Order: sequence, then structure tokens, then C-alpha cells
Amino acid sequence: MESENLNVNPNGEKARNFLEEIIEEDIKNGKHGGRVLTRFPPEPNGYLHIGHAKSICLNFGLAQKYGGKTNLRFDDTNPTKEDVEYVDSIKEDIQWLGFQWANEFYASDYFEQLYQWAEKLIEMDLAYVDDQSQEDIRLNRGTVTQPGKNSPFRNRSAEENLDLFRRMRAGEFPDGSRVLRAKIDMAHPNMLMRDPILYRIIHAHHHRTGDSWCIYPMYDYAHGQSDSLEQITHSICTLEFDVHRPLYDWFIEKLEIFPSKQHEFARLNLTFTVMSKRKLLQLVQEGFVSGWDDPRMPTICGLRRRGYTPESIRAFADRVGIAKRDNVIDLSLLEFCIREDLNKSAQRRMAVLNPLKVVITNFPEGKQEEIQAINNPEDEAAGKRPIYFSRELYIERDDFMENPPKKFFRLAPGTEVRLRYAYLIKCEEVIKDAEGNITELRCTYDPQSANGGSSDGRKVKGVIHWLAASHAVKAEVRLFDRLFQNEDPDDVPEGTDWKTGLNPDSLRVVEGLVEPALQEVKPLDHFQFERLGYFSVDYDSKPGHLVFNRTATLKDSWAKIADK
RNA sequence: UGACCUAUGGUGUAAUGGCAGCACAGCAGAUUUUGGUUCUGUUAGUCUAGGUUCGAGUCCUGGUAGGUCAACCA
Repeated sequence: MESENLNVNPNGEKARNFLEEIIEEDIKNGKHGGRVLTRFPPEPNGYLHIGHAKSICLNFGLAQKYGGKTNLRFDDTNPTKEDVEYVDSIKEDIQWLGFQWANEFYASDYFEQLYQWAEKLIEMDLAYVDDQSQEDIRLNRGTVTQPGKNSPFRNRSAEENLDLFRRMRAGEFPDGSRVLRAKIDMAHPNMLMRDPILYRIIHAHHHRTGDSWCIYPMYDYAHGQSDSLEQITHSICTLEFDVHRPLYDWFIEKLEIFPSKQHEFARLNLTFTVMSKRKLLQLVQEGFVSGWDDPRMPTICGLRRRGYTPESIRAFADRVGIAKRDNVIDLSLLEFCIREDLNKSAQRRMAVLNPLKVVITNFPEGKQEEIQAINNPEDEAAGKRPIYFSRELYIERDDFMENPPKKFFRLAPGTEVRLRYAYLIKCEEVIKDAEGNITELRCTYDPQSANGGSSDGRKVKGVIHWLAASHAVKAEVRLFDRLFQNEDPDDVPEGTDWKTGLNPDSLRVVEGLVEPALQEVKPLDHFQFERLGYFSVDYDSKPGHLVFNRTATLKDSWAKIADK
């Protein structure tokens, strides 16, 4: 769990982000007795994504660092959008990431208290029932440059307001007919302070409170007070809530309740990635992906299925940093984090995605040789496993070129390469079918070249992966690429649907060959298929039908050389 | 045409009035039975104009640029 912070101050201390500075200052001043309590407050209206992961790591990480705790609170104030399906997935994802909340709360737990406070505000002449239509409320709010106009219902007596508000709760009025608003200032330069709506009438079934309510509090009226009820010390949210802060403070001040403080940080943006829940939902509903956990999705469950580890996501959250300026993180940083983790932990296996048959003409027919292959060169404790060498083999089709360019140091007619952990082989003959397609290579091997040696001390630059024909089983291999082809997926030509930016090649399924022992694996086990990248076992995989997802490619320097 | 937030290499993020550093990406080299890893080196930055100060990325003022706000969403 200990995350490395790479930024170091000149005095050698770890660099702090601005939130850590605020908290340390608060602790120093004895605020709340040095207590730190944060919260992660998702609305259960969708699955969590990598942006939420940043927020989770921040909220839980801060509490851990300063000896505090973190609550999980579902912001379930809008019954028309929310569902228990999302509640369950959110809890699962947070735990998978490696965090445990101190308490599981729901904004709906506080509906009665919130209601009582609303009556109090009415009695204080700080709230009123407005009968204006939704349209009129919008019109009379003014614009960012023009002040709004007072509602004709703004000066109702407290008695009348109380009566009306109680009847709203009792269900006497239809949806949209009336709202409860705070009485602040219709000319306030901050639009949020122009008599914000506190309650609206929604005759809908709520996933937790059922049908006991037909009026529901708005976010602004629920969030700060929920923080306050839980005695949250540091309420951390994203930048767009910045303009809500005066209102957050207004309720706490007028109600004279626990003074939670809101702090804002910049949300995560990733190149080639859409992060909006609304858009991700659209991709799912319109069938562009197989579901919220499609391995191409930036959701936590999608990344998990893709083979990302919790450690890699936490490391990523740590490296992107926390600040208040808008940012777009390069996707290559996320890829770096998963490679860094998997390089250390993933066992190596042989696999061939696009097989080309090779016959070793000077190797006896029927003979089989056992070779000990290293499981993970980065981790000696991972040990070795047997693989088998025989006369008939498969190599990767891309590892042979009939007319190789300069600097291609794999197999070509007359050249020699090493088969990883096995022998040096030399290509003697290329067999083709009637159409001229290469169907087979005839090679000879150097019997003296085991264990990295050779008969005369010669070395070769190329080392390729391979599989004995007798020791290879078929597997479905899913290769993924980014879902969107533009660096900024929202940057599409005027008037075009945002989905025009989808990458048509984001999924490729191939039938490959893998080591037979791979039949024993279970979902989410991960491996590095030598030279092909990191792969993990899909949920769909079963003994008769192996399915692997490519988590990440290896860094490919050949691609750059070939480009030049 | 309002209020608020923000501005440091290509991308992020430090420097809390005192040598502009780190990571990713890029480039070059060494090692390597993975064109991987590891190691070394390297390119590249304080939006702008003033002011305060012995000294400004940092403080002040103006400008410029980007973002947020006009749901009975959160």
C-alpha cells in the first residue's frame, strides 16, 4: 500500500500536494482535535472509472496518511437515475482497489433530518415554496451577466410556506408543480446563490427509501449537511463544484451545524479516453462495447478485466499528482504503470499468435527434449518450468521475412536466430503453396548451442519465441487498442456525433497457440507472453476454451526502427 | 458582458522570497538468451507588461489565454 512519491523537496522531504498542506496546517492548529475524516461520495448511477480511482486514492490515501478514516457515502438524492446494481459494483470496485471504508452511509439516511432543517429554514424566513413553472424559474434566474428577478411567491408567510411544504411532503401536489427554494439573493453574481432549489417533487420509487418520500433534496441541500452530520473534516471534490462552496458554507452557517470544509482539485483527464459517465453509458447501451466491464472501457471493472492490477492503478493515481489546474494525462503513463508492475510480477510463458511452421531437418523425428525455462527473469523465486523442443515447431510469422530490411535481426533465408531457451537455428529453405504463400520453413539447428552457447562461440542478435508443435494448445486471444482514435475524443468536427471518433480496430480476436500448462489457469491470472506483451485470463476462459486478454504491449523499439 | 478558478519543458507535477528539480514521453549509448528489463547520458520549461525587493516561478497591479457557473442532475 505504501506509495512512492517521486517528487522530493530540496530539503529531502517528500513533496506535499496542496491538500496535504491544508490538512497539516489544520492539524497543527488543533482543528477538530487533529482528527481527519474524509468521504468518497459517488452517486449510484453508473460504474466507477479511472477518474473515480484518482478520487478514491486521494480520499482514502489522505485519511491513511494522517491517521484518519474515510466514509463511503452514496449520494442517492435522485431516485430516477439510481439503482442498487451500481451500489454493489461501486463497493466491489473500491475494495478491489484495496481500500476499506469506515462507514457505509447514504444521503437517503438523512432525509428526515434534512426535512426538519428545511422546516427550520422556513421558520427563519430563509426558504419559501415557489409555484412558478420550471420555465419561469429558469427565466427569472437571469443570466451570468444579468441579475434575476424575485419570484412572485417569494414573500409568502412562514405559516403558508410551512403548510405548503408539509403538503408537498404529504403528496398533495404533482411532480413539478412546486419547489422549496432558499431565500438568498436573486441578483447574486454567483448563479448558485440565486434562490437555489432545495426540494423538488418526484413521485418515484427510491432504491432504499421505497415510496416513503415524494419530495427529494437537491445535491446542494444534501451534500454539505451530510458531510456535517458525519463530521467530515475535509470534503474533497472536483473543481466544477468550486462555485457551490459559498452555498455549502451558507447552509452550514444558517443551520449552525458542524463546519465541514470543502476543497476542490482538478479531475483526471486521459488522452484517447472519454470519462463522462453519460457517454460511457451510451457506449454500453448502444452496443459499442460488450458492457461496463469491456476491457476497452476506462471503468475500474473494465481495467480489471483487461488485466490491470490494483497496485498499478494506485501507482498511477500517485504519479498523476493533485493540483487545481486542468490537466490531460498522457495514456502512456497509465501503460507505464501497468508494465512496471507486471514486469516484476508476471510469469513468462511462450505463445505464438500467428504461427508459421518450422521443421528442424537435422533433429530426429519423434525425439523430444525437455528444457528448463525461466519463469521470470526479474524474480528468481519464480523458478523454472519445463518446455519441450522437437522437430516440428511454430514461430511467429512476423519473426520471418523473406526480404528483410536493414537492422532486422530475426529470421530470414540463410540467417540464424536463437529460439529462446533453446537452440540456434538457421533458415535453409522456404516452402510456399501454389499462391506463393509461405507455409513452412526448413531449418537446421546447432546441437552445440544450448544454454546460450554455440559450436564456435558465435553470437546472434535475434532471439525469438516458439512452441513445439506437439506441445501447443489453441487459445482465443483478444488484442485491444484504444477505444478512440483522437487524442481528444471530444474533439470531433462540428455537427458530428461524438462517437465518430471511435477506433474501428479497438478489438482484434485471433486464435493463437500457448503452452499446454496454461490450461490450468484461472481468470485474472496474468502472464507475459514472451515478446508479445502482458496478457491476463478472461472471465470467459475455461479448460476447453482458453481466452486471454492483452493487458498491455511491451515497449516496441522495433516499430520505431522500422518506421525510419 | 458578470463572478469564481487556473497558468512551470511535448504531458504531468515540485520548488512555501534564495542554484528551476522529478516522473512519463523523446533522443543517444551500455548491458541483455525478450528489439523487454536494468543502467548511463541527453533534448526541452516559469503566458505577458509593469511594480515591490539585495533577490520574484513564488508577493502586488494590469493584460492575455484556458476552465467553471444560467438542470426541479450530481
